[in-house]
Amino acid sequence: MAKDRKIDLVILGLLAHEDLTGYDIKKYIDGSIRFFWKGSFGSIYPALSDMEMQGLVKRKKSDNSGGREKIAYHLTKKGEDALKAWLKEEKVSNELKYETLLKLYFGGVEDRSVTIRNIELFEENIKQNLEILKVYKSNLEKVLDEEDHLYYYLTVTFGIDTYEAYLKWCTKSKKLLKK
Amino acid sequence: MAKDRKIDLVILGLLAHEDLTGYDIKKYIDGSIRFFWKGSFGSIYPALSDMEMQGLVKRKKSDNSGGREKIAYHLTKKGEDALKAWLKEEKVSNELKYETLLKLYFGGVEDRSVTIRNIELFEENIKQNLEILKVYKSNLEKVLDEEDHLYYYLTVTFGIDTYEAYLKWCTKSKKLLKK
DNA sequence: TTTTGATATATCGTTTTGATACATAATGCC
DNA sequence: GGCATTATGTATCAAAACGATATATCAAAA
Repeated sequence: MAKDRKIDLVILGLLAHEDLTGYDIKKYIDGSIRFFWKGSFGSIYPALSDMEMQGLVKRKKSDNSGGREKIAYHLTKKGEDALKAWLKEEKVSNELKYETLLKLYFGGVEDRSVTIRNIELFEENIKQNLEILKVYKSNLEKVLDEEDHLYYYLTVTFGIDTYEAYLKWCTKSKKLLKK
Repeated sequence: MAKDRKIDLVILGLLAHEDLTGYDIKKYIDGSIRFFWKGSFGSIYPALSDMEMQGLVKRKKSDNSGGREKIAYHLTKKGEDALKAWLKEEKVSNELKYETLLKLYFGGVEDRSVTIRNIELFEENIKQNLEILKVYKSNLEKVLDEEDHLYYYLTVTFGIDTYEAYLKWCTKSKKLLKK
C-alpha cells in the first residue's frame, strides 16, 4: 500500500466484500460512506492501477457482454493482509474541514443575523441527513443478526447521535445569539 | 480570492483581527482552530503570495530589529469584502475524513476485539480533547461581554457537545460489541 | 427519434499534505 | 561558558486529492 494514500483503505475495505469497478467504488463512497468519507474519480482510478501493480488487487476478466469495457477488481491475499494490518494500527487520525465552524469562528466581522442564518442552513442540512440515517437504522435493525450489519449499524448510530447533538446545539446557540 | 482555495478563508478571517506572518497563521491553525480545520505551510505561504498579488492582503514593512526576515500581512479593504462575501454565501460544505468510522465500517473483516480496541483509542483521544475544550470554555465565560468571544465560545460549546455525544456512543457501542 | 440520464474509464490543472531544508534567536542545563 | 535543544520563520518539493471535464456506450423516456 502506498505510504500516504488514504483512498487505498476505502478500496481495500469495499473489495473485501465483493468485486467492484472504479465506478462502483465511487457509488459506494457517494452513498452510505459519504457521511464520514469522500473520494473522487481522480483518486480512485490511479489508485486502482497502482494497487494492481503492487499486487493488492487483481483485475478480473472484463465482462464483454455488449462491448463496453468494464474493469472489476478483486482483493488478493496481500490486499486482505494490508486491510487487516491497517485495522490494527493503533492510531487515531480524523481530519475535518468544518466550514460551518470556520464561519462561526469568524462571525464577529459581520452582523449576528449572518451567523444565525448560517446556523439555520447547517441545521436544515443536518435534519435532512438525519432523516436518511434514521431510515438506514430501521432497515439495519431488521438484519442485525448478520455480523457485518452490526458494524454498519454502529456507524449509523454514531451519525444519528452526533447529528442530534448538533441540532440541540443549534437551538441553544440561536437562542443565545438572539438575546 | 482563488476559486477553489479554502485556505484563503482561514487567512482572511485571522487577518481581520490582527496582522500576522505565515508562521503566526500556522500557530493559530494548530491551536484553537485545529478542532475544526487544518492547514500546512505548503498551502499557507503560496496562498499569501498569491493573495498579495490579488490585492487581498498587503505586506507590511519587515520588522528588522535583529536581522531575521519576518513578513507580516495586513488585510486590505478588498480582502475584508471577500471575507464578508464568503460569510454570506448560503451553502454548507463540511468535509470530513473519519478514519475511525472507516475502520468501524470495515470492522467485520476482523475480530470484534479489534473494533473494541479502536473505539477505546478514539475514546481516549476524545477525552483528552474534551478536557482542553472545557478549559477554553471556562476561560471564555469570564470574558463573554466582548462580542468576538461569544463566537469563540459557540465553537467551543459545539465541540464539547459533540465530544460528549461521541463518548456516550463509545460506551453504548462497546457494550453492544461485548454482548 | 431524439435527448436525457446512468454507466464507465480516464486525464488535467489546481490545491493540499506532509516532510524537509535552511537559518537565526532564545532557552535550558551540565 | 559552552552546548544542545527548542522556538521562530520562510520556502519548496513530491505525492496525493479535488473537482471538473472529456469520451463513449446504453437504456429509457419524451
